Amino acid sequence: MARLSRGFYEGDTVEIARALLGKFLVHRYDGVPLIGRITETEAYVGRCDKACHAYNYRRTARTETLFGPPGHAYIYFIYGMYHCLNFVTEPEGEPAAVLIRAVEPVWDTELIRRLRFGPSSGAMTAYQRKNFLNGPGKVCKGFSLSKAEDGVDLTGDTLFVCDSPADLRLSCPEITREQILTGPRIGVDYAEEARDFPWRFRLEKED
DNA sequence: TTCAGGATGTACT
DNA sequence: GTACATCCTGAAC
Repeated sequence: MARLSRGFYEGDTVEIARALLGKFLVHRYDGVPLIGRITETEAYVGRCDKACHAYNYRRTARTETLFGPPGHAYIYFIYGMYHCLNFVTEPEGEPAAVLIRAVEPVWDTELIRRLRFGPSSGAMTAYQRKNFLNGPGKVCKGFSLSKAEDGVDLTGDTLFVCDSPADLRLSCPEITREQILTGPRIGVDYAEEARDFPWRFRLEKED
């Protein structure tokens, strides 16, 4: 599977957040590839964004990964029980990242379901379908991502993004501007003027 | 169907 | 001590 190269992550964070929509997130979990199509992202830019953990270049143990080279995973712990997955962007020294807010399960759906909801048998319930991976904490739960994966290199073999997981004969359909909904980010009301930045991107539901 | 409230630990003041 | 890039539960409609 041809994964996105380091160069992809080096550019403008807002552009990258848009460009990631429709691509496939892959985590090799215990030898099994867990794959999901990215449907919602948010951009965070330390240089100018009060909602970013590393706003104004504030550097702490937690945000260290954000200052490193692009193309690495930044995973942090929040609200005492959840993790959030981000991809570090922009050149080393510029703390910025794209938060992965939602994903559609592609493979191995049953395994992701067990990781997400615990042992469950039978058909998916309506509740499970609706609340599968539609939030950053849920994405990490379903893909088994935690602090252990913080800092992982996205050009490596365990965690990466690709345009088309060829093994599954899937390709990334061309995403048009019209399919992308843009709006303010979630849960950043405290961030003064940055609360209104239109840095949240999601794909229209197809159904 | 929507909504309020609680869970829970770490980072930072 | 407070706030947090969240999610789940249960009550009321």
